[in-house]
This record gives sequence, structure tokens and C-alpha cells, in this order.
Amino acid sequence: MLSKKTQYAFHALTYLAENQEKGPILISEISEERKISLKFLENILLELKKSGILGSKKGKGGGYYLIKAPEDIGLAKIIRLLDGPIALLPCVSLNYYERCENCQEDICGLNVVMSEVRDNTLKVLEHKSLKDVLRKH
Amino acid sequence: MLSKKTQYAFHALTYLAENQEKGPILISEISEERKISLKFLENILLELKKSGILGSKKGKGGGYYLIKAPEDIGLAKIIRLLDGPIALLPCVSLNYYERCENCQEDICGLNVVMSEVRDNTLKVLEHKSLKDVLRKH
DNA sequence: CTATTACTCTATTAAAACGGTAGGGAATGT
DNA sequence: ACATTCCCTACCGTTTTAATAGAGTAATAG
Repeated sequence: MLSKKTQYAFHALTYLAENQEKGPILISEISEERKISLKFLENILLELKKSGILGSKKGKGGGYYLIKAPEDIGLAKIIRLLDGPIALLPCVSLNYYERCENCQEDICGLNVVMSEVRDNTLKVLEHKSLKDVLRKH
Repeated sequence: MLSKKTQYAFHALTYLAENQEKGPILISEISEERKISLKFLENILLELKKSGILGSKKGKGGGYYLIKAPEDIGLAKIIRLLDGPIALLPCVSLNYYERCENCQEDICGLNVVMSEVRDNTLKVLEHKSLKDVLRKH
């Protein structure tokens, strides 16, 4: 399951996408509109900024804003950034690979199936963007 | 990611499947062969027994054994049993559904995509069985 | 120049989950 | 009776999660 952090990130990002024309948006506005703890949200937005997904402006008229168009922000990137690996086993993770301690990868049958799961998951997450998860009107 | 518990469960189950002809297998044998902490493994096997996947026999000549054929034990069931939901969001889980606190499901675009991810994942996990993850020889 | 606004950063905390351990109890076979 | 082996409950230490606190820095208005 996705952590609250990641879920909040999606809420915040879709809010920003849906209100792009308003320019920089206050953390406090997102916090109120999407019912997310203000201080927790601060951390999340900062992390998104540091990884190049968001830009920010300080002082009056400041706030956060999307740097790229919603259709150019892939869902997999956001999940990996805040939650880490998408794969179900470390030994089949593309971005966070780690050797399994107790299994010999060459004869383990589990990693074959789990690779398939990973591919099926990524087929969706890498081809869907923020634009695809905006609120339906 | 799958918890160690679930990973160990798969190790134990495949070991049992690969040694079915030997009759009941000792916890200690599985523990040694697959390098899993004995006491931790006890808990796991007990849980698998309670949910009807394994049978057991006490006393001399006792141990654990598969109740069904490996091809009739689906991977999704094992994961759900030990790790809970397979879906990435509680509001799209088939077996552990919970309403999302901060989102209105009818207009939330995220659950559409996450349902798709879930379906793609289950397409693999519900159709693959223990037999499909046995060691390659 | 200074007050205000608003993001930035580091640290702390409480609760839950995870991974593992301890030890007696109950059933079974000889 | 006795050794064997699973059964059961409780406990423990560490890490992660979710959230909070508070001081710091940068931008802007006037």
C-alpha cells in the first residue's frame, strides 16, 4: 500500500495541477482544501521541490507551482520518490535493486513471477501521468 | 514490498512442495535448509495452517505438509494472508476495502488508475500458483 | 529599512509495524 | 513414562510512519 505521504503528495499535486492558472499556491491553501496536516505537507512539498517536480517562491505572492505540465509528470516517479521501490521483492526492483539474502536468484522461481508483476504494474504507472489522475468533473 | 514474513512463507511452501514425497517435514529442517529463524518460522507455518494451506502432525514423525497440490495454491492468497492488501490504496482493495479519508471517491481520479494497477497485478498473482515458483532445476 | 509574508531546515515525538525471541502447554508415538 | 514435535501467548528491540515544533532564510511591499 502507498504511504500517507505518497497519498498526500498526489492530493497536493493534483490540486496544483487543477489550479495552475492561479500561479504559486500557498501550502496553507492546499492543506485546507485537501485536509492535510500543514506541517506534514510542508515536508512533502519540499521533497517534491528538491527532486525537481515543483518550484517555489518565497514572500508575498509566493507558494508552490508545477514546473512541468501535468501530462509530463509520471506516476511511477512520484511513488518511487516518496515510497521507494515499486517491485514486490528487492531482487526484482529496477531502481532499488538488492540481492535477496536467502535465495539463489538463478534457481529461485519467485523472482520470475515477481518480475512479471512489476512489469504489469509499471505498464500502468509509467504511462499514466498526473493529468490522468485529476478530479473528474 | 513483501514483508520478510511473506518471503519466508514462500520459501517454506516451496520447500514443502519440493519435498512432498517425504511426508511431514520438521520446522527445524525447513529452518535450516532455507535459513529462516526457527521461532519466526513456527509462527508463519502456524498461520498457514490455520488458514487451511498446511496440515500438521505432532510427535515423532510429525511435521508440516501441504494439504493441496502446489498448482492449487494461488500466490495472491498467500500474500493477502500474511501481508494484507495487494492494492496500492485502501479504497481500491477487493479484500480489505476501506474508504479513503480525504478523498471523494466519485470524483477522485487516482482510484481509477490504481484499480487498473490492481487488476494488472492480480492478473498474475491469481493465476500463478506455488507450482509456478518452485526452484528451477 | 523594516515589517510581513511564506518557504526552509533540523530535530523531536508518539504510535504502529516489523522481525525476532522465550518458554511453557498439548498432542502423539514408542 | 518419555521423548518428540507442533501449539500458543506473551514479550522485546528496532525501524518506520505520521505528525509536530520552532527557529531560520529569502522575497516583497511600502
